[in-house]
Amino acid sequence: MRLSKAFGKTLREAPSDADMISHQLLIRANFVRPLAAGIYTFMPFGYRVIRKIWKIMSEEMDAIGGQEMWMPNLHPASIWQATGRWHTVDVLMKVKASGNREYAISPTHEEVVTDLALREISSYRDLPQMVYHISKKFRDEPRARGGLLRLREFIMKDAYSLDTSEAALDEFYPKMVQAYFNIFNRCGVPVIAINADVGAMGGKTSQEFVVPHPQGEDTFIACTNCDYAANVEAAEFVREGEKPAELMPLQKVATPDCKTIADVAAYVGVPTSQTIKAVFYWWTPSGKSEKDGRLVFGLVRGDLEVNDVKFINALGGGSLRAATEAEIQAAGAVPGYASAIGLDVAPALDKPGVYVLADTSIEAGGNFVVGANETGYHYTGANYPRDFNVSQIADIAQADTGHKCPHCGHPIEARRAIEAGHCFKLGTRYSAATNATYLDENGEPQLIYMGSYGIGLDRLMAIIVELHHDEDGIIWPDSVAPYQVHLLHVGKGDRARETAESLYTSLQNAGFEVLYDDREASAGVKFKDADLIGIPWRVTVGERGVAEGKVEVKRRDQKDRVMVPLDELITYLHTAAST
RNA sequence: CGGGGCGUAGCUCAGCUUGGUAGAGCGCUCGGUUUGGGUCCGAGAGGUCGUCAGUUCAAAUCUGGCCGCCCCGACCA
Repeated sequence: MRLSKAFGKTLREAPSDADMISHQLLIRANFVRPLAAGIYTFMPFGYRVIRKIWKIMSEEMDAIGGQEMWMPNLHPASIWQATGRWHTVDVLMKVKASGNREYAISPTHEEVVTDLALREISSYRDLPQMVYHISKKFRDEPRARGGLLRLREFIMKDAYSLDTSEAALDEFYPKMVQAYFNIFNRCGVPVIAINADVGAMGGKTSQEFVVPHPQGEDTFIACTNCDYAANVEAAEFVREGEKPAELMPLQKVATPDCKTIADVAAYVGVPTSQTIKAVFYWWTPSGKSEKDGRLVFGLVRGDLEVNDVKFINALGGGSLRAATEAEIQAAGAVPGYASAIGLDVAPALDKPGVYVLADTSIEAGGNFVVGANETGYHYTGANYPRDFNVSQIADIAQADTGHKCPHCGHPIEARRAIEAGHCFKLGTRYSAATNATYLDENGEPQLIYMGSYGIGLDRLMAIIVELHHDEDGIIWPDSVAPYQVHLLHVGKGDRARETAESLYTSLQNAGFEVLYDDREASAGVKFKDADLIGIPWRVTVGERGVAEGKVEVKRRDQKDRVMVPLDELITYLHTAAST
């Protein structure tokens, strides 16, 4: 490609609203252009990178038996209604067409694969299968952000496995995980695989592939000693603290103007870990409307926080919002001074009373300070189960820096990260909803076991730039660089230009992808652009070198420059590129 | 959806407090100059100041609504 003919140009300054380095550099270097929030055009350079990533993904998927295909983006509402996700996936884009037809614009493709499985898979002889495609996805994100990090329209590689049984799925799954590591490694992106919450995808278990990054939107927990790592929504930790040998009597004390845990602990003179915090949610079961929900009273030790996702999972799904003051009072509790003492505790979710969901931490410690359900008063010496009852005890507290690892007991820490990919063991979540079955060896219908595995290509491209750049610009790893060689000529005379012209042809004939800066611009401009665009090899043709029959070769990621005889250039690049 | 910031030339921004003929740098066009790290000089083109309404003799500037964009939070295969 001749730079003089390229569509678009590099920018000296990035748009002021580009916050992340990858966003700034990809715009400045002419790889992408914004159309609207979360919607970008891939310029020719950017599209070449996407194609490189695409090829790597195809190779790794094919290597484990994947078959590449291409599924539609416009989905009839019926397939989303069949799995129940028409109303539950709130980022689902919907369009109305003439007549009364409604469509979803695909945010993901479980529904289409399930529909295909229903039609194409009839016997155990048809299984296992793994299909994948790379295509656009559309999500009505409430907030696009971080340039290419969270988009409303994006490119995803999504793969789907179909198996006869859970055991078969368990056997296949590690191959996919390994393929994911291969993809990320080949793209120059070291990832950490962590256990995660399955979220709206449903299913059993999932693993997230994350890249630690201060501007990431994910928080995950990593042990400082062993290899334990998990998304904060799934991370476990040790609840430190022992039940006291001697239980104090329950005693009501005045605690004027103590509405927060910190106030109460300071006033009474105990650590926050010797208090119990009360939180109130209005919980709506999945598939129900809000009026069919109920109040859920959460209890967690005062030094900990409730994690909403863990809370929902403990209740078996659904959604949460903060309860109103009126709803709290209707349950007989007093906001700011609430506890489970004296409440009519419901024994189960379908029974009347106040449903109290407590974290396991209420058993780690004792002689707690808790609310007295009376303004201005708390109890001291509260102990479970002597003084109050709960409906359910579960892991609902958020792990954080300083807590102890559930595996080895060493300290864990919370870190921010960008999610680069996700693997889900869906199990029969979708096949059961649509009755996608096959006939086994005995002629009995059995549900198909599914898995789904996604990586965002545009997000990956942004991550690559986040990890591979310096103050001058992008430093593309060879595997995904838009071109391999950035050829340019400097100097006044014709010889450098003529030599560069002939090199442009011979390098391409030798199989190299060449970006040729043939502009009549000053050396400084050309070097700055070369650094900004970030192609691995730079070949500079200058008058002085040409006089000696040599050109200068420099790697974008290294300082040193080498003068290489013209007739050895192709051999030199071939040799260097293969080592 | 809550909090904060912003919207003036293709890009970065000044002008707004105190209303009175719309500016600079970069980029672009033309001429010259320079030629190994965003040369320098000169001449140009380019803007209904996001939008709608209000106040006023007069609005980029003051007031209100709407739209758009960015960040934090909520949310998030």
